[in-house]
Amino acid sequence: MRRSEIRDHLLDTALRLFNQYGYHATGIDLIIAEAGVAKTTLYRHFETKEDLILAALERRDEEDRNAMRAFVEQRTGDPVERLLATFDFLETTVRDKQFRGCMFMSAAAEHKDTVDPVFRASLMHKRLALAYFEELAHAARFAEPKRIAAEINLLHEGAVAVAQITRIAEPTREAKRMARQLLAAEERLTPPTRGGDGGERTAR
Amino acid sequence: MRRSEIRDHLLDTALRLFNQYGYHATGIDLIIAEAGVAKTTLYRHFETKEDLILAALERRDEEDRNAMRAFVEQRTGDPVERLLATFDFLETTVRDKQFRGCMFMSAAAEHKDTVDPVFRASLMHKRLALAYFEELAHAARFAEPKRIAAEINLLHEGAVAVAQITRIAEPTREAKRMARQLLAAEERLTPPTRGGDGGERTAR
DNA sequence: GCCAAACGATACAGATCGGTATACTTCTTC
DNA sequence: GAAGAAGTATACCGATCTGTATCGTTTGGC
Repeated sequence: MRRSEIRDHLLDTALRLFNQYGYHATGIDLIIAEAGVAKTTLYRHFETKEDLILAALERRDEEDRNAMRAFVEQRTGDPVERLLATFDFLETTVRDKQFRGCMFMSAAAEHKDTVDPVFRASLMHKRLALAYFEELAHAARFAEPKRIAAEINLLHEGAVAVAQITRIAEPTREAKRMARQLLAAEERLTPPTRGGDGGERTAR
Repeated sequence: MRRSEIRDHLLDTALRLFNQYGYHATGIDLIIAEAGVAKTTLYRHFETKEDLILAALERRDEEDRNAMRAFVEQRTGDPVERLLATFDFLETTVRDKQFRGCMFMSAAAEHKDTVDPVFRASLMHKRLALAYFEELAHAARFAEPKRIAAEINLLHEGAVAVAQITRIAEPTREAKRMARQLLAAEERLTPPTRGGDGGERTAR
């Protein structure tokens, strides 16, 4: 293993274990044992366990958001359908055998103080996710893109939370149906042109 | 303090600390220090820390569900309005200064294994909450009470999750608006009679 | 008022926690 | 190929974890 890969490997291992057991329950000794790395090495790359957690969350944040963007944008060009496609992306993540809930919500649950750096990192991730929804809602020319984004966001969080407890993927489909129903009743700034200005027809 | 009160006092203290710091981060030593009780005493009432957690969650489960029932049932007699009133109850809990997220979701986040007794206790609480929504949806004569209950439940979880991160109460109001919008489009088994068969008119 | 149960206080066990120190080896790079 | 950075392995530190043992004191029920 090349030297530059060790850091990535440590982050991968840590993320996997944090997801499986949680942050407090995952000890440094377990991480280095699973990564097959000496403790000295870990502490050469990360000053403290908290630093490791923060680096892991940063990595995961970028991965998640990039993956959602890529999934959604190759799925359809219509902004409304893109808003709905975010739930399909959610479904793929929930169907993963390793799914045990949103790692950022878990991080916030284990670090409840709002000034805790881990809490703030989770908050930042959620803000960025919300910003993406707002971007899509704006592109869809909804009259109140901020409110639409907040509603989509709330449905996402609800679907993931229910899936975390029930360990089934149905809540993500349910949330999508609810989103479609709600969006259908929403005002748009300009009525969508019939017959294609870049995307297919708006959601029914 | 009378003997029978010690157990209750320990549960209160433990719940408060679990809510403030989380389950793993709250040590036995802190609990007994805050409760002003000897370690021997705690272990006379609870065999292990896990037993204490389970007892605390059981207590909280009953408290929460009873409080919601009481709040909702004194608020209105109309079943649809009762479904919507559950969000008002949610708002009161979220507005509490001590609110740091749902204790059951946090418990499930820290005990992710589905066979873990703590996870199962959280799952059981969520099932009972869902059953109450179903009871209300049935009373409201919705054509698909199970689906309605699941939708209300998903909105609840979403509102609490967003409130946990943002630490504002607005998501509960937002979820209520979404619920009202969704319920208005739902079929009922028998159209509500105009002019009172026990409840006021159905939601607009 | 006696007795047993429950309490408080403290010390301790054994494990594990995050993190450091040391000594040796293996790369990478000039 | 020398030098220095980064790796491994291991021992260790002090703190903290859950849980137990000991022992003297308080208390409630008969």
